[in-house]
Amino acid sequence: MNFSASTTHALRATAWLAAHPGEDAVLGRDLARKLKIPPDYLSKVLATLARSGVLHAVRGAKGGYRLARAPERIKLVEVVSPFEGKRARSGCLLHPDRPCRDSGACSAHRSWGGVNQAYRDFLDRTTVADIQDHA
Amino acid sequence: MNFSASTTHALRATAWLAAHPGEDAVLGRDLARKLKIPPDYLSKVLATLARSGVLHAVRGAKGGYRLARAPERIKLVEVVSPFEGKRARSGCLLHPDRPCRDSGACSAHRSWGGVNQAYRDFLDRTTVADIQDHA
DNA sequence: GTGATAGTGGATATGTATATCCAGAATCAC
DNA sequence: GTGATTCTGGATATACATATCCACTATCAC
Repeated sequence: MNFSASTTHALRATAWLAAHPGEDAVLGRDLARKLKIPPDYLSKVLATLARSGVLHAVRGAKGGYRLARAPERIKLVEVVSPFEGKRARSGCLLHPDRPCRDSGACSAHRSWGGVNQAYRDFLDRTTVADIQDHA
Repeated sequence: MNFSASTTHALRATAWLAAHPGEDAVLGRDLARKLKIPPDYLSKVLATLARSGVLHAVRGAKGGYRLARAPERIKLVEVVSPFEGKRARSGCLLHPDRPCRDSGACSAHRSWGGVNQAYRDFLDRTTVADIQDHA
């Protein structure tokens, strides 16, 4: 029920950017210092977010990172899925690797499915604007 | 939203034992063959479950594993926590390492807390009898 | 164009979960 | 007690996530 380190870094970075909507882009190393994340590791995370269209990366002098859209228009699922892709799968309790054939087998399937649905709904309905952090 | 491999093995093993309430104990290697889990790895998982009181292990000839109690009386949280202990922590979205100070900071805290609560409730209210699997 | 700046990407180290191997201890059947 | 059986536990190997290092490319200021 926790996210991986990469995913948490991604959430914290976007949350910080949402809370600091300045004109110019924010340096990767500044972001790393603010969030106390290893700079070289965070840069990989930020690059991934840029590739998937969550961030806009500007190279060269005066460069840095910016949110690609207004924070209200970026769902958490977009931030999370590039990193949790393989872990947050279908969701059968006893056989996470194969699609769940709902019928029978596991009488707890329905309640477990409910937990999973609550999780997916959260990621789909919450935006970066909802988690902005001024820390 | 998935469990680790070890946790899934533990769930499947107890689910199988619940569905096959024979008189004698079940061999670790038989369990491994039925569930298609590497035998030497499963043995570590079963040993952990025995140490934490979920299983009863019998050594020597005619030995094997048995559920320590009736499956209705074993909550999933008992099966899961020896393996997810360090991952399933407090649950602040942006700072999983420290206890969440609920107040402010993250406006999505409440809905995320709801997801976490649903997860904990599931583990606390579902028993091994609810997930028994004859596969 | 030149030089400084900042993101990109490859190579590499470290840590943890997963998986395997094997010797030892406990137990039962005889 | 002897021998076969089964769990136990240490040592080791593999895979992947995490973290670091550094050369390269793109961009801006001048």
